[in-house]
Amino acid sequence: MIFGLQDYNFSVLLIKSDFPDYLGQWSLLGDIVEVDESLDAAAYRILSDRTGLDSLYLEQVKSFGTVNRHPAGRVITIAYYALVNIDQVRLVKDDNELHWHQIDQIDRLAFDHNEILDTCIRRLRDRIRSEPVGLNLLPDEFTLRDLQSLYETVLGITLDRRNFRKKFFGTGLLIDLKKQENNVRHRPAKLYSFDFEKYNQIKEESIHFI
Amino acid sequence: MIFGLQDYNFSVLLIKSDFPDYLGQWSLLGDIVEVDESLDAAAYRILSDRTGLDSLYLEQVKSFGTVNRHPAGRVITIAYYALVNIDQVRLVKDDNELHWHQIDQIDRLAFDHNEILDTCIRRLRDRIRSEPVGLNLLPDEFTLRDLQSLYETVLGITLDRRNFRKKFFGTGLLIDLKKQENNVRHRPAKLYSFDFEKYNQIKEESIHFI
DNA sequence: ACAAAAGTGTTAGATTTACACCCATGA
DNA sequence: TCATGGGTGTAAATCTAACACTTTTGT
Repeated sequence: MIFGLQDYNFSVLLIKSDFPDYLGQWSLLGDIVEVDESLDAAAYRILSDRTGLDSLYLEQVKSFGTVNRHPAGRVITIAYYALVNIDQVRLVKDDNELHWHQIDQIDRLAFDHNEILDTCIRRLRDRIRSEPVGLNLLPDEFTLRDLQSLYETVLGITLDRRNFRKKFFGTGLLIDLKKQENNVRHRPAKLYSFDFEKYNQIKEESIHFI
Repeated sequence: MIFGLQDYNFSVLLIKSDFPDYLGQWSLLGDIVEVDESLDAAAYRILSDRTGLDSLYLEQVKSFGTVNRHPAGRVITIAYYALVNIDQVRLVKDDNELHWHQIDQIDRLAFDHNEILDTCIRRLRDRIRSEPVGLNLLPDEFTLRDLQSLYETVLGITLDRRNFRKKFFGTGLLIDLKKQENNVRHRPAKLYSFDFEKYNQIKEESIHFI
């Protein structure tokens, strides 16, 4: 599962199934794990094949293994999600077979992929509150508006702007880049980056980001 | 992974490995998933074979699939943990091949089982704070001392008694059974049960138990 | 000058933490 | 009567939530 933010909307990359029983339905990306390849390596390979990116945030979520979930026979799927900065993605098959879809507009997917998607979303929502994984969805330099919007769209909630800023600055993990965005037709926002180095030193302290 | 409380200590059931490379070392319980059996069904089967119990709390945690983790060849392990009330367990092989071990006294396990164990413990510690899964480790009727001790031993922390009671009563999910323990050489504690029915109605509200 | 989003503090309420004494039972 | 753990309340500190006006830019 490849998640990204497309125009401030929480989205996932889907591909049209070429499997006869589900022809033309949207499905998640996947492939078979090779015998001489670890699960993580397979996940990175599949991701890289599809997006051209190779250093990404990946988390294994769950294995799905009911007996008749795939019409071709017994298939066990080990689900991972990746968080990507959508601007850096070059879709390898960028005809209409491979598309970003907004999470809240997804209807029926092929196979048991709705269940897998829901499970991954729940995991991400959990994770994003206590670890700074959401930053993988943004460029390295971002505004506080970007950051707040990320949490709002992924969690499907709205946040108070002043409280959000206070809380996030309170972590001491934002680096003021002394730069501003430009070409916006309103007061330009300051740009920040996230201090991953400092975070790695203090991450045992159970931080809450929102 | 089968977790239980043995004399108020957080423990896990281990078996002596009969695999040549790890002969005599302790390892986690496992078995092969049959082709016509779901992952969950396999987990329940293995558990029931070992403990004689069949209605238990089980959670899938993670799949482990590095290439050379098992000397016999490519093996992918899908880890689950179960929480059992140790008093109800009848060990099927209760010679010295199958034993409860206190978590904090476990040394080196066979295969990559230390890593699997650590991952499961982390998951359980996370889960237990926001869902009432810990109650599966206790008998149906318990004292507040039992309950506090459960959280303390699983999380490896100490808690203030008055605050713990206040917090837990605050959930409104404890049923006063109007009974007391007996044959203790101090003031007997009241017995409670957990209101799972009520919990299921309100579980969306994101409760924190400690 | 106007429209749009950026930036900024204070206060009330809720939650969390720290802490000490009397009570009921069995030995 | 003694030892052991059960049961109980309050106050300070911290955290969370609610809320409105001025600033800076492009058009």
